[in-house]
Amino acid sequence: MRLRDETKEQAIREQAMKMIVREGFDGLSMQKLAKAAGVSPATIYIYFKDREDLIRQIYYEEMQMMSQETLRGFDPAMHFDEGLRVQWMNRANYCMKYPLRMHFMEQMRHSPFHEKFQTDAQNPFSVAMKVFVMNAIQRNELVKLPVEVYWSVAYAPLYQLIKFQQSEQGMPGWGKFVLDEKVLEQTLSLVLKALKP
Amino acid sequence: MRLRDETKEQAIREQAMKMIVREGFDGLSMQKLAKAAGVSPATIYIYFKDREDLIRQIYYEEMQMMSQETLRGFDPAMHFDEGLRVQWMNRANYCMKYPLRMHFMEQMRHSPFHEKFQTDAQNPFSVAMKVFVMNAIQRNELVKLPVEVYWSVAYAPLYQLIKFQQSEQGMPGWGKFVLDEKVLEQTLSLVLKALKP
DNA sequence: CAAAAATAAACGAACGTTCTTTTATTTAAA
DNA sequence: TTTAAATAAAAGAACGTTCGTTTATTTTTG
Repeated sequence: MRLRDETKEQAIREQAMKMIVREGFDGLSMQKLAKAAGVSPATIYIYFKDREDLIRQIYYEEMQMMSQETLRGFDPAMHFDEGLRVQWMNRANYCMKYPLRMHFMEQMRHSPFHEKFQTDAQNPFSVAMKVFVMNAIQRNELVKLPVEVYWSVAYAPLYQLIKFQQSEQGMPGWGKFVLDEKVLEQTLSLVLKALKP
Repeated sequence: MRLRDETKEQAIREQAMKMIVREGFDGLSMQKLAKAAGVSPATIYIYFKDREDLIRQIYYEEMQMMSQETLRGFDPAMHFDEGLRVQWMNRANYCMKYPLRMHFMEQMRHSPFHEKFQTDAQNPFSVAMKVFVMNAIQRNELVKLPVEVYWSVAYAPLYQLIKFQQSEQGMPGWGKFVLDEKVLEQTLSLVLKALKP
């Protein structure tokens, strides 16, 4: 029996992300993907049931990787300031390290696939976040508010900064924008100011 | 000479947005669109040069409408608190009134089309925003910071709230989320707290 | 009746997927 | 140790369908 060449699967995943980021879901065709990955179209169907399964599998794996990196060095029992900072820096680092993956996820999150591929609420990431927020509120390190409000104030600004950085230009007419340590710290401190009692 | 039936063009635009919102750019085919709009495929090409032009035109028109609604009752000379509140409420109202349009724009903004269809920095909206921010900083009603940081803290949380609302469910595992006046005010006050000196 | 709007039908190209064949590797009888 | 059966990976070519777009024609109306 012939063994699977795992580099082929990885090439398929990588090229698929590239195509989606560059041309959108429109631009992802199985035949073009096969060519880009240096593989026969039929080979893709050994690893993935169909086109949607391909997208779904990549999404789930990337989701898991990102969650894992986001939780690195994080403990739900942490003081709110510290916990939020750890998560910000983890996310920012991940984005700098893997811009393609981040870009892919960003596009995923705002497509109809996102609702189609709902993740369950029992995954480690959701659980950790839930505990973290409840702890912080109980200890009076965080103002009491609905999770959605918390999430919107705590992380949406970060993702917007990352989007500015990705697009290689910030607001139209204000010149180039670079997301460096200083800007990150500045924004985080504003967010903390908003959320702390 | 026969006159154009403007309802046809409107039907095409409307159905195109619906298809894109429901199935993504993948799901927008000219033949399906023609059928949905009750029109012949060839008719679409009377109003739009090609598929990309169709998307571009819809995008530009929606962009313009949204900008216009966002600036309703707004004056760049306003006090920062008031100006920001007006914009928040305008955006929120627009989203409640036209969820389809908002959803379409949200999807647009995070697709490769967004970078392809760059808008110029001289449009009334960008200009008004620029003046507003510079005024507020000069009057010491707003902390001094890069525009991108301002934008991220001031509006990203609002758009995230709207996204939660659109998805008909907030964070996984926390029950349903509704974006009402109270939540909006609460979040806005947090944002103001962050941005005011 | 002139002219533009609107259509039905059709074009070649590209789509997702599958069918058939070949290739590589393991297994085990000789 | 040799060799051939067995099996899954991988490939290439092709399937029928749908794609975006155009052409030829009809319909509508100033």
